[in-house]
Amino acid sequence: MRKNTDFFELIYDVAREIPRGRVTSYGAIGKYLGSGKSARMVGWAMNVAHSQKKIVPAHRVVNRNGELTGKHHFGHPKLMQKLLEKEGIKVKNDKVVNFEKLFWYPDVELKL
DNA sequence: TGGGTGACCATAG
DNA sequence: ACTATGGCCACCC
Repeated sequence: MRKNTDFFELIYDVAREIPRGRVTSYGAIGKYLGSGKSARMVGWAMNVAHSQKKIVPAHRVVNRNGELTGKHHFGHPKLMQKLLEKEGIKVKNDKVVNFEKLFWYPDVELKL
């Protein structure tokens, strides 16, 4: 059961469910949460999460094109790519390789 | 109350 | 590849 008090928690919860070596998109999470949440909120929540020092694998969340748009928010631009490669995800030119294969669909895998 | 912002998305040119 | 526009919606002045 999830609280509705903070929609951040919903986003964090979904993000934490992303399996190691898989990625998803802001839009997918937003769509999964549905009910009026948009992709911008997800990215914004990630920013807040980082500020709050919440344990959220934000490096597994990229935009719909598989680009590491949020890499500048990890303290160092190369950190995000490094974390991904550490999990076996290949990154080329700031984009996830085999993005479609590695894509993790919250609404399919989680399926509340 | 209203304007600005944003780790997005879609479409258009 | 690029900018521009509209939509999205919570947050912060």
